[in-house]
Amino acid sequence: MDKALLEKFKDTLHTNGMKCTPARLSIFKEIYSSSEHFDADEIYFRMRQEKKSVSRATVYRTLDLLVENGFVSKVNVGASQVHFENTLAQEHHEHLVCTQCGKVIEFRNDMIEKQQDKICKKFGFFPTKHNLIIFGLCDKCQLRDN
Amino acid sequence: MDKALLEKFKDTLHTNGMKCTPARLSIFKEIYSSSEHFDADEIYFRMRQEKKSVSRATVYRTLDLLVENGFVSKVNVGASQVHFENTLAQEHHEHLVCTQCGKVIEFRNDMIEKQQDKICKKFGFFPTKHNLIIFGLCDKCQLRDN
DNA sequence: ACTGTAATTGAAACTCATTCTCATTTAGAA
DNA sequence: TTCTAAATGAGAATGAGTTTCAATTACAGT
Repeated sequence: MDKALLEKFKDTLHTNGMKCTPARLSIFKEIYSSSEHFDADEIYFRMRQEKKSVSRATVYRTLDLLVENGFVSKVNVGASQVHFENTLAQEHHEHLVCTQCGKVIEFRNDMIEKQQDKICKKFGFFPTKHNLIIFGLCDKCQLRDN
Repeated sequence: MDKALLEKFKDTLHTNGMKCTPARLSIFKEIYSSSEHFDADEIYFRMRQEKKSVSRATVYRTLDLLVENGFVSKVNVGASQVHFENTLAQEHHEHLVCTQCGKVIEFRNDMIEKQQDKICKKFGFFPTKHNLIIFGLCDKCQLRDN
């Protein structure tokens, strides 16, 4: 994982008067070790397997911290748990979610972004983030006999 | 509330071999008595107040039934509970949600819809529904000194 | 109208994700 | 090194939603 990124995280901790603990560092590394979506429990279990156990509470607390500081963002994929993705390793994008097999496809569309800005202006609304998710069937699941 | 709509609901129950019970009818009426968003517990409490109590379980079960049959749809408003809105009384639309005061503004934009179709075609994806939500500050909350 | 029966209901127990509590540990400033 | 506020882990608590099961009820067939 990117060394500069880790430094940026340490910086954020420092400038916010938060302690740079082993638990926080290893959760951060775990999250940035891949660019897939994940939920809190996945991180919790991945870390136990790697013998770098932290408590669930700490995973949840650290995720909150990371979201607040823009390192990670919440993604709605229609699941019962909150899903996350790291933000700095990748560009902003939206999601197609297959309701049959769970496959997630990412996409980006500038026209849609522009229209959103237009709409916000019209309503005098100041946007901070957005979330577009399209549910349906992926190519493979369309072929399967239900 | 629209009488034809109620008939349509009764029809749906009938053709699916489900019973037309007082609980189901009053939940249906309650939901269609306004076009606001709501969650399961709101319906539950509104009905107790009106002395038309049904159990929470029945509210949840009936909501599922209504979603499956297209009378109601789930809306993601970033809340911890699932939110709903009735579908037949209003057109499809998206949401602006103020993270400060909770105000919800509805909007509709054909350009965005068209772009979504394009994207789905590109990925061979068959869309069944979508959800666009923009979080931010409404006009009034922008003026307030935090 | 009456009966039989499968669907529906309510109450309470349960699940599951997440949050909270609190006693113990620890990072890092002095 | 010492001190202290911040962070941690373990487990209890919460809250939304689901399940279970015995009792009730809609309604198809008579």
